[in-house]
Amino acid sequence: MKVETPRSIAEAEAVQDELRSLLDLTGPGPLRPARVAGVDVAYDGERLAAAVAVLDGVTLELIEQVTVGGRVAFDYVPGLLAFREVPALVEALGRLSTAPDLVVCDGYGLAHPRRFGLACHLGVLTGLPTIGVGKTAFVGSYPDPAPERGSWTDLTLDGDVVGRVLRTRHGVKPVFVSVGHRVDLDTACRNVLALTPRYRLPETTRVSDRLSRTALAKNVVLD
DNA sequence: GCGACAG
DNA sequence: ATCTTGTCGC
Repeated sequence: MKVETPRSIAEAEAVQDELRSLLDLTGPGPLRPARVAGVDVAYDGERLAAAVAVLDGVTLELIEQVTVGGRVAFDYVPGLLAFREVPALVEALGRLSTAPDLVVCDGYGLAHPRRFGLACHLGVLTGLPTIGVGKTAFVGSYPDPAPERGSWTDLTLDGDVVGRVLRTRHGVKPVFVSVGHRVDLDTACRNVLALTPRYRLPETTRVSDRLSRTALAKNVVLD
């Protein structure tokens, strides 16, 4: 599957508004996924490497991986990150031998200016259940969650609860969880906690991050 | 108008 | 994202 790249910011925003109508916010989504995928993209100027790491949902061991090289086709603009990463990620996901039960994205889903962040975009294009886990604040306001692992607070935007600020490790900076496609917020957070037995970030994002950087360093084939 | 702004 | 050393703490 090839993904078209918008020529302007206005066009990109129009695409988001268009695709948003295809979003499935009907939960609950996978509570005990057998295969959980993490996706990430690493950059080096014009070059980029996208990686998909599929982990066993129970043991969190890596069971399949795919990396693809490419070139940047859309400059980074807050709110339009998906146009930078989605083409390569769709390509990488398409090369998996078996579809994952859940895809964990680096960034946001519904918690987005137009309610259509990277996780929503990737979900609609692939049809797979997706969630977004951001490392820093992007949109919305929130109270700080209690210091215990598992505690959380609502991430609110324009009067809507668009995600949760979730503490994955005691006393450590929380992560920002929001729904992507075909998964509800409760299920999304349960999965994030299952993926963080030791570190702040989900094992899926840790592994995919490492894979994408390694692929870049290996001078992957360019498109 | 000015500042903020996932990765 | 990426540029970048040492350093504090478990």
